[in-house]
Amino acid sequence: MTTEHATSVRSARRERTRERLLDAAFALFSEHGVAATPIEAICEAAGFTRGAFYSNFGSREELFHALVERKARDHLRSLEQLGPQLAAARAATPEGFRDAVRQVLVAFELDEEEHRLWCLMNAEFELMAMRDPEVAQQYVGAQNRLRGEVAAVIDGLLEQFDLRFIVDTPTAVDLLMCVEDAGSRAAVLGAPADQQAIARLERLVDLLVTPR
Amino acid sequence: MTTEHATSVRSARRERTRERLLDAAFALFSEHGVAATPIEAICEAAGFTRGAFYSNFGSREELFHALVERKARDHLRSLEQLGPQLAAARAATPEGFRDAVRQVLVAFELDEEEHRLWCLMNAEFELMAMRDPEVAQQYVGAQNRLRGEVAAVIDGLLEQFDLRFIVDTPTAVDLLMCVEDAGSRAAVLGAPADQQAIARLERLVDLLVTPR
DNA sequence: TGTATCCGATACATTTGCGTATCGGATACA
DNA sequence: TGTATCCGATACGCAAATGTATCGGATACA
Repeated sequence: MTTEHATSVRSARRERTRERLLDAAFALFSEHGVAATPIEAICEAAGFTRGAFYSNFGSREELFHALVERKARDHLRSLEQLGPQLAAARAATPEGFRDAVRQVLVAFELDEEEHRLWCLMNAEFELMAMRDPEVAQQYVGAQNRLRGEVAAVIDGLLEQFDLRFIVDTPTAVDLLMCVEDAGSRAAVLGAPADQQAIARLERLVDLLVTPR
Repeated sequence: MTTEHATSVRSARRERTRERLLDAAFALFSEHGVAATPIEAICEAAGFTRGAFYSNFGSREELFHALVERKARDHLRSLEQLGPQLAAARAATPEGFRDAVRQVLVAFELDEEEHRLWCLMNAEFELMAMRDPEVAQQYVGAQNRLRGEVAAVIDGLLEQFDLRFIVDTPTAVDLLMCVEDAGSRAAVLGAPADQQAIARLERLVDLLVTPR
């Protein structure tokens, strides 16, 4: 009965400080970068001192990995929950389909600011991955799992809307995801192209999809 | 007669050490990140001491901006030169067109390693831009100039190959560029998807283009 | 309630990087 | 060739982060 989730059985106290540190780190890493965030800043933001940090994590990198894994879990989970919801929510029109697809791609964070932070984290994660093969493995792994899940959900959507892709599904999903990514980044850049990016994505959806 | 290019008249000596510092910084910034690269490391790699650095630049950021501007100039220049070349080089077939487009998008760096470094720099530049509105302005400015030039060259190609886009040119170019970007990043990630990325891009070209 | 254990706080030593002030050799110019 | 200027090297002080060793209060459990 005392068994918690997968994390080995630790006191609730410890678990809470871990979470707080992760939350603080998320905000700071996003805003200022992983390497550029002093460990002490994380602790301060979380209401602790460095003692707490070193008692919970061995290094900044270790914390970062924990953070990334937590995010990945959350992302996948909400994506799984999203599938069923979309069926009911949207009208069976082409516009409805485009909306649904966009929601799948943006995935879970509908909160503006949270999404911004996540984009930043992700961009830095990718950058770290591009520099370090070990990180790369982790990154593309997560990316592929995500891609798979998105493909599954979109497949479901296609069926519900009685549509099909005019190219193979993996290619279509890859195209959609990378265009959506570019759009998100543009939005974070404060681009006036924000609207354009959405239009672009919808253009692409139209191009890729045809009635069965 | 003593007037050099646009850069105010400085001794050749000074100009050379500036260049060397920029070159060294490019390699180190790419590999390890801007903030994570100690100024002394740059100087050492260039064969100088910190004295030389502070005599030429006021800060790491200043050097970074100089570096980015130099790269942007080079990029635009080789793109302008590329236009005419492509006409002659490629056969007037659909495959020829796809090749030409890919070459325009990859632009100038055909050297593998150099391209990798440039991708890394660019990714970090974008990340900095996402965090700082001031940098963002510079980034999207450069990006737009590039976009414009690419659009011009591709327009030329379309005419030569007697083709047209089935969507408006800006949208098409945006799509192509962001897909190409994603492909480059995937390649840097050491993804086995490298080949897939190229195929994806060609798929997209085929989708976007139709005979006049 | 007493006691052992856990866990975060505190204090300290060390490292690393920064920016400046100054020096001395090289270069330009008469 | 002599002299003024330029420019990179050297040396110094300072500030910021790091990791560890130790302490003390809280919590769990009998």
